[in-house]
Amino acid sequence: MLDRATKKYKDLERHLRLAMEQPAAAAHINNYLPKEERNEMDGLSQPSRQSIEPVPSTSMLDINEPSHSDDKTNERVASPEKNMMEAAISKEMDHHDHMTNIVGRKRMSRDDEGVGGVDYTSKGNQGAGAKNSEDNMPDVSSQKARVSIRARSDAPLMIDGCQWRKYGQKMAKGNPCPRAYYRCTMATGCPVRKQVQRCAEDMSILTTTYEGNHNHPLPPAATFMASTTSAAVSMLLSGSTTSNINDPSNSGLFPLMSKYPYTIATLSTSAPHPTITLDLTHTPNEHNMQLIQRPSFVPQQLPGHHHHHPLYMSSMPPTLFPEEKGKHQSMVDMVTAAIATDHNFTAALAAAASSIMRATQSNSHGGHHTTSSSSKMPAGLGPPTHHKDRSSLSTVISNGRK
DNA sequence: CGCCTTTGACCGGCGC
DNA sequence: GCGCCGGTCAAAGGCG
Repeated sequence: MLDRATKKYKDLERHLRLAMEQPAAAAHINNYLPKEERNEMDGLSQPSRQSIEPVPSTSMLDINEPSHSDDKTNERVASPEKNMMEAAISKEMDHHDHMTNIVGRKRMSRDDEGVGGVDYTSKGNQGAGAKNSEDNMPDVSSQKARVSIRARSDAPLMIDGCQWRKYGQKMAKGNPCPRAYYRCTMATGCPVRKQVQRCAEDMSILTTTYEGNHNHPLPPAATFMASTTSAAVSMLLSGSTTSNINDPSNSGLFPLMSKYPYTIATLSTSAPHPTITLDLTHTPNEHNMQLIQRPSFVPQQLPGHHHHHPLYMSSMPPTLFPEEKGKHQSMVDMVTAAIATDHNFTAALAAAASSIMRATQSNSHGGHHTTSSSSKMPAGLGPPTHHKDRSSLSTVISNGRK
């Protein structure tokens, strides 16, 4: 199985490289797949082909924008290329699901039951005591990897393509602000959870921590984000402590980091849960603003306004673009635009594939992260989240670009 | 009526 | 064994 998986990964990598050299080819990436593989992928994916359809969601990492739901309509008028790319991404997701199925099949967690005949098992949410000796895999699953995102936001929740349901709230020790617990409700049995808490020291900072893998397709933007975070997590879980985001050889693994000079990733392997923290709060000056308005990798001639990078934008306070609200197109479009011209996206895809491979091998999870889209103000998340992990960093990687 | 939040109870891990 | 603490459950109620 591993050999096959490895082979597939190699193939995928090859195709991605092709696509990278020839952007137009990216749109037809599906056609590059060996027939055998194509069929296989078709066979193993979800019962419905819904993954081809872009999730009519909003953006994923739009931490500060309260909502984009107002322009959902735009998302349906996708160009053929866009759909193709999304299809490719979805296929990748399907592949991921398949891979995790293979590993996780033998042991189904409670949360995975009842998913209409499809085994979406994602190993992530096995109970703490779950053992996977049957799989002869390293028991990394006992370490539930988490991805934490810090961003300035007035909103109580970050907005992403996912739907979340609150299932608890607790006062955390050492922080006057309560911590809210959410679970993903985009698909029945999705094991992904997240915690939201404000930072005690700076109430304007919202920390969102994700755990687990989605058992359903994500919006493309979410996929992009996930490629970075899951790559980071898998690196963390693989025990690497020497990798640096600054290392050019890692640019494919950390597309997000390499794009965002102010993003700092912190890996904490202490603690029950290894956690990577993406700090998007360092966007203080006007220099950043310029970057935001014109990310170098977003085609400036794009018909459409939104010259914000989806991810970078996430760290922007909503007040920064008051005039943008109306014409704001979906993150999907922006990402698609970025994809069209940014070859690094393919690197991101490769990174995602890589992390999938590793996650599969180690029977662990990367997290996907998107933000939440709760309609109401949670009662008091007012108070900040204290980042206790900070005191126990074992590794800190940051791209000191400036 | 379905889906959501709220909130106290409950549970398991961990340190003493 | 006990208490603390983080995390989850589930009953009750709100809302569209």
